[in-house]
Amino acid sequence: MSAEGDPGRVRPGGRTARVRAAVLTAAGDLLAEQGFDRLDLADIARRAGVGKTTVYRRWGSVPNLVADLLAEMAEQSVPRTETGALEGDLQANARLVQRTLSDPRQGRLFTAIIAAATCDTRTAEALRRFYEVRIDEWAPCVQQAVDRGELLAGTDCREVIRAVSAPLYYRLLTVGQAPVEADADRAAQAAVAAARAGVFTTQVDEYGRADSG
Amino acid sequence: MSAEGDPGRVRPGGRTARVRAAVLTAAGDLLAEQGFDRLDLADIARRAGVGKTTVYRRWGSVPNLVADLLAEMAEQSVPRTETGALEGDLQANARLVQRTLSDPRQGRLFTAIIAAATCDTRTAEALRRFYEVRIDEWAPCVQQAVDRGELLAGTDCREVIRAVSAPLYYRLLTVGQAPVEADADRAAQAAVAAARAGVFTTQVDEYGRADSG
DNA sequence: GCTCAAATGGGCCTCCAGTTCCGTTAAGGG
DNA sequence: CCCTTAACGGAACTGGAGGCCCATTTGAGC
Repeated sequence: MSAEGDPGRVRPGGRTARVRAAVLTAAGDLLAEQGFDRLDLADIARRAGVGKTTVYRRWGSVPNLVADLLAEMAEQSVPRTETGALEGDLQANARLVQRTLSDPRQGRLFTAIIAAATCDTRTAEALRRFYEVRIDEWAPCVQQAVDRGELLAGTDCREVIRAVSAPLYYRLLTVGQAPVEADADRAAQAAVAAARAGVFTTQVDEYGRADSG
Repeated sequence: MSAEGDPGRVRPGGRTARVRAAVLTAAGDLLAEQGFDRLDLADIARRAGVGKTTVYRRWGSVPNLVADLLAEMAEQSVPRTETGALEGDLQANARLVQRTLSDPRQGRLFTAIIAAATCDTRTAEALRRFYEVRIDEWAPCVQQAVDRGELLAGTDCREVIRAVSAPLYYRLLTVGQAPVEADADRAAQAAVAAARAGVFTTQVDEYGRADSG
């Protein structure tokens, strides 16, 4: 394992940080433009104005580089709007995801990243963490709906958020078409309907363990 | 374009058919075992007991080969069970998808195929057709529910079926975890709840054009 | 069962992604 | 401001994926 994501770097300041930023930006651009399989680390180096050797030494492979890119992306938080009603919050979430996936650059980028994650365990782990962060950011709006009494106690808030994204990603990855706004609204409505019906409700026993019910 | 999927073959019988079958089988196995990116056409040829040149000549690239594999898979229909109730039918569908995705070979194979489809237009098109066939097979059970009066007229039957699969694929592709039976049941219930709430209902105007409502 | 071209397969070649080597640059501590 | 060495970058090297040539096999029509 000669290539590290970035953990034990001894000298992370100045030039090193500039190189990392330039390479990650170039990697994102090329990933979006050309897709996962046509990606060449030498191309990235050229685009970033950096020596080919540097890219190979620090990241070593495309999946490693993508994993690092994901770690970077996970740190950039998107502020979430709050409308005060479950429908509105989930619709806002759905439309945010939809706009991201249908944006030419971002949509292709996510597609390529997911493809990369299917090929490499470390990248898959980085992707899992990325979505965990995003879901944690939005789960509170479902929790608020529970607190307001809009949903049953014991509702799995994170699962509701996942239910909003699922149809949008499904459409992108299997049909190959980016979702449109109507898809987003339908996804949000479907999640609300299912949550209201108690589909995402788990019962908790006296030991605090959850069981689906 | 030297490589054709299989259209204009002049001599498709005997050896040619055997070679095609052997190569597609080997491709499926290696795709499931090693993933999309580590796939080498020479490996496939060796495994299939076929000349490397033949594979390169007839398919030319990994995406082309995957596209052909998908066309083959689309033709193999899985019989669908009918329980007479919407919940039961959708649960059967969800569990079928779930069992497929959590089967070691099939799950990895689908993952790899989807990755391949993100990298190549023709493969994406083949994948789209594959799911179209599968969805067409299951949509009638939703239509029957509409006919029985369980769901509103104007319900988009195919969209209901997609809603069942979406969470299962979403989980596999973004979290990297195969769905379990409880996920399948939840997906089916969520789709039913959303369908009952009229989320997948479209209104048709006097010109026959559909509008989401 | 004979003929002819489609289809296959072994061996050779080419080219470039990935690696190695080593001299150069510039963080970071004192 | 200077020294040490982590980090970078140019250039040359190499293994193997992908492509080509041509002899051989075999499907299909008669």
